[in-house]
Amino acid sequence: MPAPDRTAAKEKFMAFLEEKNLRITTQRRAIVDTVFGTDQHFTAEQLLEWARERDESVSRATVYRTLPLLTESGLVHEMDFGKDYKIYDPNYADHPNHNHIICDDCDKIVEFESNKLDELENEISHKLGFSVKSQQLRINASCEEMKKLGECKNKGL
Amino acid sequence: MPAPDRTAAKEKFMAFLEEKNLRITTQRRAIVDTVFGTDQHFTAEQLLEWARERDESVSRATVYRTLPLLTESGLVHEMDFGKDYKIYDPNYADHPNHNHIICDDCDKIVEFESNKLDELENEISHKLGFSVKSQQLRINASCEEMKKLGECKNKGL
DNA sequence: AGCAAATCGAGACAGAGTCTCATTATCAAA
DNA sequence: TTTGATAATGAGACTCTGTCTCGATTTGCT
Repeated sequence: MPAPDRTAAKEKFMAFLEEKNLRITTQRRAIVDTVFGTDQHFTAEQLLEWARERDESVSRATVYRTLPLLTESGLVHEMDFGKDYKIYDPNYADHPNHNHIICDDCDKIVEFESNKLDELENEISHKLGFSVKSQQLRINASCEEMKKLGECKNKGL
Repeated sequence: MPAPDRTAAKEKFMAFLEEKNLRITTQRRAIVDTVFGTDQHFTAEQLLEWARERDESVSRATVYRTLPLLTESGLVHEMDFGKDYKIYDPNYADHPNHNHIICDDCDKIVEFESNKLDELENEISHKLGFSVKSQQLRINASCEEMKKLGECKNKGL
C-alpha cells in the first residue's frame, strides 16, 4: 500500500487553523504531515512516535493537544473504544460512512460499509429514544480463525 | 428497581469454585454477594467500592482476581470497550443475547435485543471472513438529547 | 490439630491520558 | 523590522485503570 497523497487534507487543516486564529507551528506541521502521510489507523502514542521521526522536538503534550483539533476539523475520525483509549482514522474525509471490526488478538482493524446495517442501527436507536451521534460495531474474532482465513482480508460486501 | 434475588446465581458460582478446587473466602463471598445483589452494570472500581461496604477488608487486587472467575463461570458478562476499560453485566445468565447502547455523557447503559441486528452482524462478519466471538454495538448520544427523552428509557423493541 | 496450597493485602509498576507552569515562538500591527 | 500580546511549547507531576510481586494469612482436606 503506497503512502497516499493527502495534500488537500493537509491544506484544509491549515485553513482550519487559520480560521480559528490558531498558529501553524513546526511541531504541528510534523504531526499533520504524519497523519496525512499514512493510510493506517493509529493511536496517540503511535502518532507521537511517528511524528518524532520527522521532528525530534514533538512532545507527547503537543500530540494530545493537536488530535482534538484534527477531529474537530472533520478530517480525522476518532473512534473511542472506552473511556481512555482512542484510535484515529485519517481516511475519514474520503469515506465517512464506514464501520469497523476490531480483531481481538492482533489488533487489526477492518473497515466495511453496509447501508442495511446503518439503517437498522438508526431504526433501533430511534425506537429507543436516541438520536445517534455516532455508532461503532465492535466484532471480536480470535487470531486462530483469522490466520486460517488470510489475515482479516476484507472480501467485499 | 428492587434488588434482584440471585441466590441461584450465587450458588452456581460457589459450585463453580468448588469444581475448580478454588476456595470460598470471606472476601470472595462479599464480592459475589455484591455482584448478584445488583441489577446494574458496574466497573471493577465500582465493585471494589460496593464490596468494601460489606467487608472493609476486600482489596483491589482481590476484586481484579475474582472478576475473571465470574466471567469464566458464565454468570457475568464482560464488555470490553477498549484495551483497559471493562464493564461487567451481572444479568448475563438471565438474558445472554442482548446488545448495549452506551450513553456518551451520563454513562448509562441501555440494553436491547434485536434478532434482525444479530443476523445482519453475523452475515457481515461471515462475509468478511470472521467467525464472531462476540460483538458490541456502541451507540453514542448526547445527554442533551437523552434528557429531553426521559433518561434513556427503553421503549420496547 | 496440622499442613500444603490457595488466597490475601499492600504497594510497586505500567500505560494512556490530562494538567500546570515557566519558557518560547508566532504573526499582525506599528 | 521590531515589537508585543498571546498562542503554543516541553517537561514532568499527576490520575486512573489495571497488573504483578511478595511475604503473611487462611482455607479446607486429612
